[in-house]
Amino acid sequence: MERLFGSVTIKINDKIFVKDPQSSDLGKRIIEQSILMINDIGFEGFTFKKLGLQIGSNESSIYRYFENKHKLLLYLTSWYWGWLEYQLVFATNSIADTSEKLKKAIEIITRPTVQDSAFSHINEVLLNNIVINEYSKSYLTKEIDTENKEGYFVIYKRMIERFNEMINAVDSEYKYPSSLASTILEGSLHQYFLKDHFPSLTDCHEKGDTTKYFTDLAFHTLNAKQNG
Amino acid sequence: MERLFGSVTIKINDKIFVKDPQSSDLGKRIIEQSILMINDIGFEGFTFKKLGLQIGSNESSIYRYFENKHKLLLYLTSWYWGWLEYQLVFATNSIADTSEKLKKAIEIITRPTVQDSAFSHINEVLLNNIVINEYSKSYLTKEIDTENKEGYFVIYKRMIERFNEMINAVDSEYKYPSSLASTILEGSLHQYFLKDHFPSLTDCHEKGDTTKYFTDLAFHTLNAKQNG
DNA sequence: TATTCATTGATAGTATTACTATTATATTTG
DNA sequence: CAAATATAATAGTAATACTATCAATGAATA
Repeated sequence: MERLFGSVTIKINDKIFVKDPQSSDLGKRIIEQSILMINDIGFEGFTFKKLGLQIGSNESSIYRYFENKHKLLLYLTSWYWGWLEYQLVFATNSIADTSEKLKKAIEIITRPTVQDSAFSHINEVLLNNIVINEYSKSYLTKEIDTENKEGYFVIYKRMIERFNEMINAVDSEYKYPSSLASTILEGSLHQYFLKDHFPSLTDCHEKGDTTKYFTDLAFHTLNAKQNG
Repeated sequence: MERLFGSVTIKINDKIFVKDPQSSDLGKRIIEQSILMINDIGFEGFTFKKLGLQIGSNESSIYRYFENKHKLLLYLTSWYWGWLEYQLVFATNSIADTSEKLKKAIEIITRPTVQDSAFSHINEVLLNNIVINEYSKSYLTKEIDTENKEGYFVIYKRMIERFNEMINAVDSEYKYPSSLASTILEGSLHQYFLKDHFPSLTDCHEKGDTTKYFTDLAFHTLNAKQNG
């Protein structure tokens, strides 16, 4: 149980921020509005100066919360993974049957995001969009190894580790559970991206298709092993 | 045959460059050295000024070949996909059996890159590294849709389309051939990235593992369909 | 042979970005 | 009320991502 609900309040590594944005009104406005703005103009076009203008605050005040926009992106995406991890744990916790559990997990991970009213200043739908379009930029950097050591990606890694365990529970003989877990998580984001920008490269056009595709992929692979 | 060998000389969309870098000595040095430099310091740290310094040329001269570093990245990655497409077509062309053909295709796409002496000024191994670490930055932009219309991603899309057809030939009933094709291509790059930076998230640590993993995934999924 | 033409190099200049530093002002708390 | 804290305002800096102009060179051509 100790790891269960590990991120309910969605606790984010202290090192990512200078001052906790949850601790003040300005901090919450920074989070709320940065989501809208990054979603709108993209991470490259986004600057603290523009954000300050939008929230009627000053650039220098935003720097008191985050060292730079890269750290802010790490904060937002960590929050997203923590939130998704909570959905995953909550929805699968009571399921005893390992196959049913995995099926549910794949559904949670690959379904389109729906708004969660529990966190009023965060728009999860737009945040999911940001994760689709910007997440890989947060780790495809030359600083990845030091930042990883600092623990900036723990929630993401823990999420995949949980998923990995569920795959393992279904078929302990399967040789690639971690790869399958990371492929489904990353692949799901990618299929949503393709749907919007390179539609000829995906078959997941209708709601539910991405879930069906990955469920099919996982269970044929795992069942085949069990039968073989 | 018309599309076969479509990219042997590795022809890249004219709109990506101002002046064809293949047409001059300086152009080739720009390509050669930019590969070394981006691999070394990363795309974010890379500038035309630094490149000019390294090749003993001037920043302004490089701008006569490429509008900006984003276009240069598009050029390099397009070249890579064209080169890989050539490998794919060449290696699978003579195979009649559809399953054997697909197996070979997965191998070509997921295996580690080896140096090709046919293109002396291009280091394919480093270029593959650049594709792993930087490719997604070339399309995760706000300009994606206009750039896609301009045809900046045709080689990449054609590559996946060929792969898609091979999957289809093995199992025409399978509902997600394009998704499977794009998942394997993108997923393979991702597994190589994980191996180096988040090793706990992958099982592909030894040479050949990535190929085995995706071959297993594809054939269990497709065979299951055929038997079901 | 002289010219002109294309390529490259050198220099300067601009707007923007990504900050840092300092000081002022407002608000909260002891 | 004093002190501490948070935020705002302003200024300044180095680097980036260019654009523009002009000079030097060398090759092709009249």
